Amino acid sequence: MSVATVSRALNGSASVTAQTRRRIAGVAARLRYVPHATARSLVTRRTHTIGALLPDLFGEFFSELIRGIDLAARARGLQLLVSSSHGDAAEAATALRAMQGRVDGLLVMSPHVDTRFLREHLVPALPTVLMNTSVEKGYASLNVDNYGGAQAMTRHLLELGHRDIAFITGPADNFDAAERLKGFRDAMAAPARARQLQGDFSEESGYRAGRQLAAMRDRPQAVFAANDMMAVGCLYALIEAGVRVPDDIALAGFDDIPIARYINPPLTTVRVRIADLGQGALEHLVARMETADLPSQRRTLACEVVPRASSGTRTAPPVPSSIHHRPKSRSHRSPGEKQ
Amino acid sequence: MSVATVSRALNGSASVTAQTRRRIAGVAARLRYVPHATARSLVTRRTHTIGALLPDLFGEFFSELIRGIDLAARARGLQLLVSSSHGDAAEAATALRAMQGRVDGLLVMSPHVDTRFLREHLVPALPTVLMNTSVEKGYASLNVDNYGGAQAMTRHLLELGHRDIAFITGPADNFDAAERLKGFRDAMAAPARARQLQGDFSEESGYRAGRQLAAMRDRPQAVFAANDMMAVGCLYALIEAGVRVPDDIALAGFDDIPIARYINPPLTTVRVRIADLGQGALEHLVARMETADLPSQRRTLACEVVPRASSGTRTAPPVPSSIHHRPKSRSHRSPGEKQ
DNA sequence: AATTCTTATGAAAACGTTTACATTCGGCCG
DNA sequence: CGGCCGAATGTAAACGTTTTCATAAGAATT
Repeated sequence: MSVATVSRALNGSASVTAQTRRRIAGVAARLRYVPHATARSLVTRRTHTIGALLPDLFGEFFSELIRGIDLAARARGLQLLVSSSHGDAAEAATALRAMQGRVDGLLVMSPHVDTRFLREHLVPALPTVLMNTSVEKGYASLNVDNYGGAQAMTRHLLELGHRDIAFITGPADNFDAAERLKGFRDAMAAPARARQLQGDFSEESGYRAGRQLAAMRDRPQAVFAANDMMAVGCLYALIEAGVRVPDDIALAGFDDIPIARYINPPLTTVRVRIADLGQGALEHLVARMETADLPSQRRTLACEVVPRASSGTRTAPPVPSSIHHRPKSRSHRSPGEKQ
Repeated sequence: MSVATVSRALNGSASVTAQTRRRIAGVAARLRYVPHATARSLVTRRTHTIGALLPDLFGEFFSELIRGIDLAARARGLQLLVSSSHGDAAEAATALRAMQGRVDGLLVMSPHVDTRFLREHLVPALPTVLMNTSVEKGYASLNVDNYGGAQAMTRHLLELGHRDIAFITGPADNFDAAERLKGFRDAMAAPARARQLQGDFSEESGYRAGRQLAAMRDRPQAVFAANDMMAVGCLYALIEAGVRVPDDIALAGFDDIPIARYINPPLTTVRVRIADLGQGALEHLVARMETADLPSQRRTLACEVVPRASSGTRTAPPVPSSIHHRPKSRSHRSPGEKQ
């Protein structure tokens, strides 16, 4: 048997006698032969691997994101090379270079990425999909609809009758934060009164905002925090000050982190289907990998308002009777747990 | 310039004139030249990549684990190929094969992995470190000290004066669950009374156990759930039934998931430094990669009891004044947040 | 029975590096 | 001034596949 025949037999493709094929398969199994992926890649110019460049790996968000990516990748027989924790643009560039030639496509999410950075460090031949970045054009991207989500939540609060709403902002230079603020502003109609408190996405900044709110003489009727962690901090400040939620003031957040439904009162928030974001981004990427010169497309992932008790909605009763009706969460498990 | 000289210049190693080196570096930069990693791997037989085979990617646990691995890998200039979501042994085997030849070393954590599986699907030449598996010998491994942690927590409850303690078990076939149960049993001394309630790590099973406890006439003084999610479910059942925690019954969990400190009362639990687990496993792996034929070593990662209000400890006051004194958590952030 | 066609297999080039070995060249020593 | 040595560079083999092209052997056609 020549190597050529073996190659053909193992790849199943070409014309090989059933007998030969069986014989080769038998020998291969007996020898525990596994084709050398690297050598194969060298000649086929495909690695069957996609790279994911992430800013970080902290917390539920990235866990869900990777899960979505991995799920979609596995379904297509693709391997996943992850790289994260790059604190600055230089590190991101290094990570990018290291992936060069190892991957068939790239998923990029990073606060350090802008158009110039990409032009400089990305070879144009490598299919790439950006996730949640502010890069304007020329690149394919998939973004969370921060704007739409914030708008929807604001409308939800307005519909509940609140007219005077405060918004706790995220960090000034943050893309998501900016979009959420814009959504809030644009949804606030003429008769309503919008205010802003500065935050930075941290729980502590939410706590500070909550203290400010509690101290106000003309307190707003509702407060909408740009993310859940600030909402949590704010809630504690309000409780501490004896301001009741939602009776004295309604509260809403953004992200639907797991603890959102566990705090008391459960937090009204905007749910982002993060796994879908990863999955969608990967599928988008695969499409670009298969069809060269696909026009770069910008897509957006919808999010949804999840009304809970903190906004005063009269939907489900609070904890505990509701806990068994919420979507089954596998989020917090011990390591080895099986299905 | 011949390719050989270029190779030498770029790898910095051999004897190349400073002038030539500069010239080559200049041209390479101008051409945006990046060496083809695959070709390089083919000849050097090193991929500078390590593979991580995980059972799943749900939740905080795996997020932290990957983070730890990634951190350590980055520090050594290694890439990280992750593979997860394999529901059964066959899928795990496929994933393992796919990594063959792509990685210099392997980190394996999977409920489907046993000694036989490994012997069958793992080439002995590939350095491997197992994480949290029950595999007995012949392989290097790093395990969480479930046994010690459970023992420590049980002692903590005993020290608080509780003599009659119930344990909510995890799934019967789960390795972590079994170890935790054993730790509990062994720590319960003669005069104390130990009971067991069946659980399966799910919140719902904890809830059921809580209802049972609430209905008992000779209720135990404390209950120790094999993981935090069951503790949470149990807590809600107790609250619902009007049983006060910790006044009527003390409660403890295991894992220290993020919500543990947010529920009311904050949950006493056992903290596992998951990122350290990943980091330690990778370092262990690197050691094995560098030194061939290192004797396979089994190591264990300590965990610590985190006393909070649910066990009745008089340490920190409950929420909210404590929230700013706890270790800084970056766990729940919006995606793009920067430092 | 000779020619052509088909089909299965083999031979060899190619992928882009690294590296052992060969070559060249200048300078130093005798 | 010639041979030798060392440093710098070039040549070519090797890594393990895939794939193109050639070849061999039957089968089918005439």
